Amino acid sequence: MTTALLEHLNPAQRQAVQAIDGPVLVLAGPGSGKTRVLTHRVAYLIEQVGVDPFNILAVTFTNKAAREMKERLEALVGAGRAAALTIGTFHNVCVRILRRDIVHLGRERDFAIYDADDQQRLMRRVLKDLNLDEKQYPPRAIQGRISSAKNELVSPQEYARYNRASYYEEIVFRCYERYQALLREANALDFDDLLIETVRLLDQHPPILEKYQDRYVYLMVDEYQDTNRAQYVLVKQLAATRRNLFVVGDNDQSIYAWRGADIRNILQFEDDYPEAQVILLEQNYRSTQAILDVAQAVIREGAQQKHAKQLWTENGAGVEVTIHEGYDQNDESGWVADEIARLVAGGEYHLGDCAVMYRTNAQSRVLEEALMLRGLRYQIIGGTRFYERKEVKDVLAYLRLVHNPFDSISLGRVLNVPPRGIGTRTEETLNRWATELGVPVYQALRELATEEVTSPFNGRTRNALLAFLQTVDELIAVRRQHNLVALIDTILERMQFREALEREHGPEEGTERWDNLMELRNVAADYINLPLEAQLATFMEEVALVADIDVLDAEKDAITCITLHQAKGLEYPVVFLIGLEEGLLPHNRSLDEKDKLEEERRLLYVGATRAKQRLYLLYAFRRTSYGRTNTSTPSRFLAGIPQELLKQPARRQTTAAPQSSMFTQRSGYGPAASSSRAHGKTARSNSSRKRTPAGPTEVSFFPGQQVRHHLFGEGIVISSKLVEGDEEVTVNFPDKGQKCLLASFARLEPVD
DNA sequence: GGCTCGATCTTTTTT
DNA sequence: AGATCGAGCC
Repeated sequence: MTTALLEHLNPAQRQAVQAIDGPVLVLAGPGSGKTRVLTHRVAYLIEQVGVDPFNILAVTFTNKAAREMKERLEALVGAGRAAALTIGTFHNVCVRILRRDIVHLGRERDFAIYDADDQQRLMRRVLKDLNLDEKQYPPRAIQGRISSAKNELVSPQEYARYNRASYYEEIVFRCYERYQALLREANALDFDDLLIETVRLLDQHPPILEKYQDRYVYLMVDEYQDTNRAQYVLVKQLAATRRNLFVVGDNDQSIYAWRGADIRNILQFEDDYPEAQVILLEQNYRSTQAILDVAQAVIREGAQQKHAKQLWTENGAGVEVTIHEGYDQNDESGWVADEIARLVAGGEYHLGDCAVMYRTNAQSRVLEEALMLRGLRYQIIGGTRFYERKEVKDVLAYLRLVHNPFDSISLGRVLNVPPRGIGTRTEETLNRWATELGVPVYQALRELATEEVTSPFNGRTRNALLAFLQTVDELIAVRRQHNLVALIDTILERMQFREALEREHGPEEGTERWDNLMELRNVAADYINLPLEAQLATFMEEVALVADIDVLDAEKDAITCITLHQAKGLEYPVVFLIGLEEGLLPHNRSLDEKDKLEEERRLLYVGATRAKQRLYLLYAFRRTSYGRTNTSTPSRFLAGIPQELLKQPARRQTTAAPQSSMFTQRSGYGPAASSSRAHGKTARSNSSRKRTPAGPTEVSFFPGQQVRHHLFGEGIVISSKLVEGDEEVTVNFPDKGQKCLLASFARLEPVD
C-alpha cells in the first residue's frame, strides 16, 4: 500500500509527499499534480507515519475543492478514516471553531451568517441611522472599505487611529462601529467576521488556541497565494507550536488580490519559516507543449518574479493554439459555438469537454444566445446564483427569522413580502422606533403588542404589524414541532407565495420562480433526518457558504461557461478564452495600476492553462457595452505571444459577416499602433483544416418551407446550403426575425 | 401605500 | 440595452 502511494509520483512530488516534519512550501505550476500531492501526503501521513486522521487539518478555498479532496481520500484510506479528517474551506473551519467556542467572546453560538446582500442591507440601515446620504456615501464603497479593514484585521478603533486623514475616513469609521454593533445586536457574523473572530478568539484565549494546536498537528493549506491577512494569521497561530505547516500554491496564479489576498504571504514564506523546505513542481501533466508555450509567453512577459517556474511536459506538441478575431461579440460567440459544433460533429469531443471562459459575467449573455440558437447544451456558472435569487432569499430570510427573530435584517427583508400593506414608510418608522428604544426590531414589535407603550403608528398600521408578528410567532411554534420541509411548506402556504409570485411576475416567470422554491424545498429535504433542533441551523449554515463553483457539474455533457476567476483549478480538453481585448482583459478598472495589470495577465495565464488539448484565443473587432458600440483593440497580453505559436484559421463564411476590409485593416495586437506585427503572415494561409464530413450530402430544407423551432416558433425558410458537413438554414421568424441555424443542432421540424 | 414612468447606472472578479 | 431606482401621481 505504501509503495503504491509513492509509485505514481515523480521525484519532486514524492519529495513533497514525504516531507513530513516542519514547514514545507510547494510551488506548483498549473497541472503539476498538486491535488495529487496533497491527497497522497495525507494518505502517507496516515498509512506510513501512523498519524491519527483526527490530527490533520486541510484547508481549501472552495467547498468543491474540499469535497474532491475528501472523495479522493476516501478512495485512498477508506471512508472511515477519511471521515475523521478535518477538510474544509477557511470559512467552514472557522464556523466550526466558532460554533464550539464563540461563547468565550461573549457571543451566542447560534449566530447567523450574513452574505453580501445582507451586508448591503445592513450598511443601508447604518447610513440611515447615522443620517448619511446614500448618494454621497455609497453603501457598497463604505462596505468595501470596512471589509478591507477587516481582512487586514483592523478594528474600528485601529481604523480611527490610523486613518485620521480625511473626513471621509471619519465617516467610514463611524459606519464601521455602527455596522459591527448592529451585527452583534442581530447575533450575526458576516463573511469577514468568520475569519477575524476566530483569530481574535485564538488570540485572546490561549487555552483554546492550545486546544486547537494540540489537535491539528499537521496543517495543510491549498492555494496559499490566495490567503489574506486574516487567513495568514490564523494559519500562523495554529502552526506556531508544531510548525508542521504544508502549503501549496503558485504565485503565477494569484488572482484574488482585489479580495484582500496578499501575494507576500507565499513569497515570504521562507522568511516566516526559515527552516522551510521549498519544492517546485514543474512537470505539467495536463496540457500540450503548444498550450504551455503560449501560457509561458504570456506570463514571462510580465515582471520576473521569485521562484519563476519553467513548465515542461511529456505530452507532446499537440495542436497549435488558434487565435481568432470576431467581427463583434455576436460573431465571436457564434464562431465559438460553430467550432464546438464542428469538434463534436467530428466525433473527437463531447460537449462536456468544452469550456468557454470570460472576464466578466456580463459576457455570458451573448454567448448563451449563440449556444441556444444552435441548440448546444451548456451550463453557465455564476451570474445570478441560485441562493441569490430574490424569491429564494426571501424564503431563507423567513427561515432565518424563525431561527433568530432578532435578526433585524431578515425581518426587514420579509416585512412586506409578499406585499401585505407594510410599506417603506412604515418600515422606516419601525426601524427608527426600534433604534430609539435600543432594541432589535422584533423586540419593538413585542412592545407594540403589550399596548403599554406609545408607538408612532396609527391603528391600521399597528394591526398590520401585529398580524406580521403573530405570523412569525406561529412559524416559530411550527418549527418546534415539525421538520424543516414542513416548516417551509407552512411558510409558502401561509404567505400564499405561489399566488404572490404569479401576481407579481405573470404566470410564466411566476412559475419559474416557484420552481426555484421547490428546488430549495428539495435541498431542505436532505436535512430532515437530522435531530429536529439541528435541521434549520445546519441547513442555513451550509446554504450560506455555498459558492457558484460548488454546483458545477463536471459529469454533465454540456459546454461549461465560466469566468476566468472561477475556472481556476479546473481543466478541459477544449478551452475558448473570449473577449481578449483592452478594457476587458485587462479590465478597464485595472489599467492604472501595475499590480492590478499583472493580476489581469495572470488571469489570462490561468485561463490558458486550463486547456488540455485545444486552446482558442478570441477577441472581437467591435463590441457593444453599456449600450454603446466601440471598436476594440486586442489585449496587450496577446502581443507577447510569438506569432509562430499561433494559428489563424481561415474565415468561415457566415451570413452576418461584414465586408472583409474590416478585418484586414487591423494592425497587430496591443493597445497602441504596433504595426510591426501584422496579421499578414498567417492570416488566410491556413485553410488546411481537414474534416471528415459526416453530415448530410444534400439539403433537406427549401426556401418557402414552413418550419418550427423549439424556441423561435414557426418560421419560413429563406435559404439553405451545405456547409462543412452540416446544413445551414436561414429562417425568417415573424417574432424573432431572420436566424441562421445549423440543421444538426437546431432541431428544426417541418410544418405541413 | 402602490403604481407608472423616466432617469440613471451598470460590469470586474467571490468565500 | 437592460435593470434598477426614484419621483410624482393615483
